[in-house]
Amino acid sequence: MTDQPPVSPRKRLTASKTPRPKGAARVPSASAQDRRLRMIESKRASILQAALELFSRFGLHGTSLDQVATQADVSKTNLLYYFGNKEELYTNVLRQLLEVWLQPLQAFSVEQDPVEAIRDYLRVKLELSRDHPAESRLFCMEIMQGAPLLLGELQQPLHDLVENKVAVIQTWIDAGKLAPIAPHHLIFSLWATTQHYADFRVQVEAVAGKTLDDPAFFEETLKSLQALILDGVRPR
Amino acid sequence: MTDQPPVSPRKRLTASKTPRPKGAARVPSASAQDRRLRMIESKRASILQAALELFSRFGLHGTSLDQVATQADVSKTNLLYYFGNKEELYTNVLRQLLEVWLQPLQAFSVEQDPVEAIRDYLRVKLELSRDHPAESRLFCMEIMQGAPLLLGELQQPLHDLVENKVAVIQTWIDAGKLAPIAPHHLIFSLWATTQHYADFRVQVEAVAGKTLDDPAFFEETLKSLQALILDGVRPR
DNA sequence: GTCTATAATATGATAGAC
DNA sequence: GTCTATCATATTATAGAC
Repeated sequence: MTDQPPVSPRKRLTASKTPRPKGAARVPSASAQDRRLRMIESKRASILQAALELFSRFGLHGTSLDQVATQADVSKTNLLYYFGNKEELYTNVLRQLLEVWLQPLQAFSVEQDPVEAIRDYLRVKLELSRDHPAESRLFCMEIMQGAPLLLGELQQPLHDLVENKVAVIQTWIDAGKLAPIAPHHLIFSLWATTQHYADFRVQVEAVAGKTLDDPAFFEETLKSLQALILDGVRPR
Repeated sequence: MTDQPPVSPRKRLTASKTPRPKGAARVPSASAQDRRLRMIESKRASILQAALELFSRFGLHGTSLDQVATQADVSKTNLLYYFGNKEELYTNVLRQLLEVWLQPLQAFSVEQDPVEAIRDYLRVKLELSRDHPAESRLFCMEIMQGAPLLLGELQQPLHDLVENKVAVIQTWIDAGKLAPIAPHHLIFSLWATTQHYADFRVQVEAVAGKTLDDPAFFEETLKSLQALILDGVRPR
C-alpha cells in the first residue's frame, strides 16, 4: 500500500570499541568522558534524524521502530534505550522541529522596509523548503492531524509571535508603505506558497518537471513568488 | 500519541430487515431488486465516507478497519465483504476524491476575462476548502507521502490538464491581459493559498481564532486572497 | 550500553454457519 | 449478506545476560 521503506539488514560496522586493557584505570579521564558524551549525543542525533525522515514520509503509524533503528544503524532495543518508547521519540522529533520552524518569522520588524522584508522572508522560507523538506512535511502532517502533541506548546507562542508580526504589518500599512491587506492572510499566504514546494514536491515535479534542488528552478520560483506577492497579476 | 478516534461500540440499530413470510415468492420483484441495489450502494457510500474522514485525519496506518466500520455503523467483517481489503478501501476513497479534486481547474478558458477567471477560481477552491476539508487533507497527505497510489493514474492527466491551463494563462499574458508571471507558479499559488485554510485549519484557528465555517471570515479570506493575487501588497 | 529472547497486543484477514 | 469465531502477523516493549 503506502510506499514503505525497505527494511534492509542494518550494516554492522559497529564502531570498533577498542577494549580497555586489563589493569587500566577504571575511572575514565575527563576527555574520555567527553568522548563518551559526544558519542551518545551523536547517536541520539542520528536516531532523531532517521526518525524525522521516516515519520515525515510515512507518518507516525506508518513507520516502525525497526525501520528507524535500521536507518539510524542501531538495533531496535538500543534505540529503546535512548528513547523510552515510540511516543517519546516522536515528541522529541517534533520539539527539535519547532526550533527550526518558528525562526524565520522572528526577523520581521518595523524598522525594515516592508518590500525588502517580504522579499527576504520568501527567500528564507523557500530555502527552508529546499533544505529541510522533511521538517516541512512533518509539521504539515502534525497540523493536519490536529496537532495533538504540538498544539499544547505551540498555540500560545505561535499566537503571540503572529500577533506581534500582525502589528508590524499594520504599522507598515498605516504608514502607507504597504497596500491595505489583512495581515493574517498575508502571513498565511507567505507560508502556504513557500511550503507548497516542499510538501507538494512530487506534484510540483509531476507538473513542472523540476524541484527546488534545481538552482534555476529555485530562482525562477523565488522571483515568481516575489513578483506575485508584491505586485499581483493584474497588469498595471 | 497521535490523537486517536475513540473506538466506541457500534450503535446496533440494525435496520430491521422485515423477514420474508414463509411461502412468499423467492424471485424478487424489479422494485425489490432496485431497493436492494440502492441499499448496497448507500452502504458502500457510508463506508467510503467514514473511511475518507478517518484516513484524512489519522492517515492510512493510523486508522484501523475497526474504526472505519464503527463510524460507518457496520461490522468489520461486513466492511470486508464490501471492500476485499484495506488497500482496496483506500484506493476507492482516493479514486472518488480525485473526481472532486480536478474539477475546478477545468473551468479556465481563453474566452474568460483573466481577472474574473482568477476571482472565480479562488472562490470555488476556497469553497472546496470549507465544504470538503477531508478531501483536501487526504489529497495533501497522499501527495506528501509520494502519492504511491495516486501518482500512477494522476501524473499524466494532471500534467496534461495543467499544461492546457498554462497555455491559457500564457495567451492572456501575450494579449497583455495579465502581468508576465510564470504560469506554473501562479497555479501553484492559487492551490497553495486556498488549500492552506483546509489543511492548516487548526493553525489558522490558533492564530486567527476563526475558520472558513464563519461566513464573515470566509468572505474576508476570499477578498484578501483576491486582492493579494490580483494586485499584490506593494502600494500603487 | 548493547545484545538475545520473548511477552503482550493490535489488527488485517479468513472460515464457515446461518 | 451478515454473523461469530479464529488465525496470522507485525510491532511495541520488556527481561535479563553480558
